[in-house]
Amino acid sequence: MKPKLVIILGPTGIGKSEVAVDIALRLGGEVVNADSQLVYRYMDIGTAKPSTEAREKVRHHLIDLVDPDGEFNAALYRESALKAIQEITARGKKAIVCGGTGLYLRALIQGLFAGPGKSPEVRKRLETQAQENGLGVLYERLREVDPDATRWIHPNDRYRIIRALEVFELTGKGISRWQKEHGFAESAFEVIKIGLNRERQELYDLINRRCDDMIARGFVEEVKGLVEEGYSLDLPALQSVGYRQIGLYLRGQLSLDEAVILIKRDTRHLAKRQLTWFRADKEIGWFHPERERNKILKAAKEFLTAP
RNA sequence: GGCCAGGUAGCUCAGUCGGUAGAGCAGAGGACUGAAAAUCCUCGUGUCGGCGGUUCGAUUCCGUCCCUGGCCA
Repeated sequence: MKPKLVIILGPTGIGKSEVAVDIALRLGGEVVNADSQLVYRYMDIGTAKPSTEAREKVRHHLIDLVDPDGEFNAALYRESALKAIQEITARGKKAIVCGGTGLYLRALIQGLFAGPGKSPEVRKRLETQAQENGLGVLYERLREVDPDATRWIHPNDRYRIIRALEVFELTGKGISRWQKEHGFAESAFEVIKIGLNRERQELYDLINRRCDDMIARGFVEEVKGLVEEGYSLDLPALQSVGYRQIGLYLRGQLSLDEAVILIKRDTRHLAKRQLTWFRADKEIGWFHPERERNKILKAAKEFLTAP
């Protein structure tokens, strides 16, 4: 019998963490993070990391795994999450997975194709070629070696073009074939997907307010501290929403007011993208995080107690 | 009160030598298999401030009124 997972997902700022802690407290669970930014240490305010109080009440996993310049990705996420879930289950507890990173959730539940990981050398070489000859040349090469991939990778999607060529160079097999053969078929869990959402304007108001709150709680100082510790503002982790704009402010390229406006806007955009991702998943049942709290708890409980 | 500059998409503005208009931003929708809070794609009809006049035809020209900003009293 497959182990059971309660999944709490939704856009940033919707109130996932609170719901997850609530469920964990009532049903004897521990929270497993599924948010790509929470794995970085020292990035607390800008990522809205669960408070220490929350983490004292309920055990949280997959938070503060690596330094801001550390390597992390969907495959590492899957690996760490599988381990955490195993430990939780061994302890007789329920795993409550909570986060807004659709790819990580999918990697955990359905796996990733077993192809090669990132190769810094190959990627660097492709990157240089893209700069020297233009992305179009790489796209044409991809069309030759893996025409199927060019049906879903857009000519401007630099990152995916390079990744696809990287996979081909390392294995001689196109990424589209790897993906097709895999097909997200590794579902190792029985899951209930609880989606959290509320009226769009309401969500955006919450996001705007939370951004102001982050500044008030010392977001700028947090980023300044990271820079003083020697972390480059160009690191992928520090190019995420919030950190990127505060970085521009610290470099004098934006006023603080401008930075805050951009953080709000980009956070709204992020929430929208997350919703686009989740909307495509027909297994998700949607709830209002506050008004339907009881329904959420009931659904989780029934799922966990059913045979 | 006088003079000047404006009033066009939610916002900032462009434009129409008279044939009912288009950019950026906001916003909406979508893609996503080892950087995913990343990367990328698609979507622009609105009494062109109101009312008159000239005209086959006015958002465009003329008159007048209203509103905003600046300067002068």
